[in-house]
Amino acid sequence: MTPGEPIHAELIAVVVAVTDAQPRVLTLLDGSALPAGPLESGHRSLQAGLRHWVERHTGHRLGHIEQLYTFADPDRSRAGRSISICYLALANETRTPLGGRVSWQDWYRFFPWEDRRVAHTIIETIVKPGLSHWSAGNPERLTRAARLFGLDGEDWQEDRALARYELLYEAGLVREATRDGRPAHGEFVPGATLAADHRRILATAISRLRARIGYRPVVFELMAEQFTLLDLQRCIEALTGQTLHKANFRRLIESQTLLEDSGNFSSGSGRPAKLYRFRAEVLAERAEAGTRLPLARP
Amino acid sequence: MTPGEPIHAELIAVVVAVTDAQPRVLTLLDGSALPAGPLESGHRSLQAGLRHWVERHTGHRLGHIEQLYTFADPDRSRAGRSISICYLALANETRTPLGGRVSWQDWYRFFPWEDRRVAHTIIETIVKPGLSHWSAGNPERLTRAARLFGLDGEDWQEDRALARYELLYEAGLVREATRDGRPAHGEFVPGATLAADHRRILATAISRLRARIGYRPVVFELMAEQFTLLDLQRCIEALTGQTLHKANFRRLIESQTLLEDSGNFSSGSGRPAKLYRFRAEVLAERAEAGTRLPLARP
DNA sequence: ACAAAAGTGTTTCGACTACACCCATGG
DNA sequence: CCATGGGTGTAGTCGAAACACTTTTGT
Repeated sequence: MTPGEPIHAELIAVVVAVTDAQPRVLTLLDGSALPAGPLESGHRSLQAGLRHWVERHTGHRLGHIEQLYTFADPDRSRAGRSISICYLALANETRTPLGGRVSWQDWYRFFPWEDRRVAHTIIETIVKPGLSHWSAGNPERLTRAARLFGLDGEDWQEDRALARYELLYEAGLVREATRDGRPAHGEFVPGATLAADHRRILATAISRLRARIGYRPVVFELMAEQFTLLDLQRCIEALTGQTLHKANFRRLIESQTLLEDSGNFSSGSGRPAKLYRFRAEVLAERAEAGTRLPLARP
Repeated sequence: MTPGEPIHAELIAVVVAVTDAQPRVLTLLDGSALPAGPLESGHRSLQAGLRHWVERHTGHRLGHIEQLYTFADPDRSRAGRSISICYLALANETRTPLGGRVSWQDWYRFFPWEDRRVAHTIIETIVKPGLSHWSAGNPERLTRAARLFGLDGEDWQEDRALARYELLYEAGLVREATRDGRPAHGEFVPGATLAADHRRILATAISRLRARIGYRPVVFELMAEQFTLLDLQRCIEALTGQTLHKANFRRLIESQTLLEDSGNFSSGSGRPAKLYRFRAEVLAERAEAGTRLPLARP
């Protein structure tokens, strides 16, 4: 079947958690790469293998796991062909402490332009000029850039994070591009890099997760057992990088049958809020309608 | 990195076309399995390799290609571990003739219950009793079955084809289940089988494609260069297995900027219809808003 | 004339938005 | 008291869904 060339196969995990209204991703201790491991035998499925492997190396129990993508391009390997099967996994950061070989990193450290909750000027001052230079005289490139980065009144689609990263790569505006031998077209866009194509894999995970939120209640994997509506809102805002409309968000959530009242109340600054939990049926069946998002006006 | 065990890697392709308002899938000549081939070296990417391989073996030019899923469960292999990387590809059946080693099969031959354009009794007379028997006394199973198969007034979600197949498998109502050693719970549900887990892979493809249609214009890969609005409607109906509301469908399509008038008209029975084509920009950028579907009343 | 399909008008209904406002607690 | 966050009411807008109806061809 396969030719004589050797085949390497590895698993790469993008493990995501949200704490303090900030999405985090699990990396090696120095934050330079995603955790990866060999494809082990003896597990019923890849999922099970991955779950076991991550839990053993991090002391974390994982929630939802889904396959992201399989890369098998020859230029990824040192010799022969190397296959990387990538997974997205959701965890609750606070639940358990970490082992010593990995750490949590704010995912916007790698994609500052994806966080639109805070006003920043990256897109205006760096991305836009860089892309302009790259598209010089090419209207196709220009409209593509405008659409992806919401430039000429186009609106921002949060789930196109991967396409945005790929555009920056193509335009030579991220370090990985020149590392791979592409010409630069301006100042590099700020943002930490990762080993090999791990930043691209992380962008894939972000896109996937942001798209999922829109039509499936995946968030609960990331929440504590009980939470206020604002906690939930902050969590979704963290993932999508967008601010939501509070009043409408509450109504939207309450109109769905996702949550149930726990009877408890939160303490802290401001009026105490009801604490909710996800309904048991939703936890069992993740197949429900989903969570529409009421954006706040810019 | 990898342990000493040998690793097999293969590509499996689900190639889809629509002709005569019927979706078809490419199989081996006898319709018993999906086309599969070794992972060849010398291509820039898996996509490119797959495209080349399919085009060489079938004489077909492929349109859109996307990765579906990677299976690497040990029980799939004869010895060691076997990795199957599955792709979904869209083609235009009529464009070129086939080579001698493959054939087109109506995909509803494998999933008769997924075609809701025609009235049939499979769900009422076979699926429902079988699932009832399987869920006996287990309310969780019962609601799950009802939700997926639209049983107690629940509505039918066409993109959950994979979940439906998996439920039937779990309940022992498809042949593959007993082949794998599961107990049966009634008469088998009609529908041709495929080798190994290829039917499951096809179900994955159907789910993915049906979900895609909802928010991205992928259909154009399956259409001739020029077509009437009814042609387009029939194509989408074929894929989703649902009937659409004609008047609203037209308005919906026309309100988006997907199509342009070709100036030509169709002939045939009935009043001639304008022939449209997809706008060039849409062909270049498949990133648009997407196609909402106005269902017809049952 | 009739069948078959193209195409248009209009009304209803519900969802999403935005804005305004009141409530409860801690400091 | 005021800052912070919880929580409610409501009017406007937009798009989806349903129904009815006219138009143009082939037989």
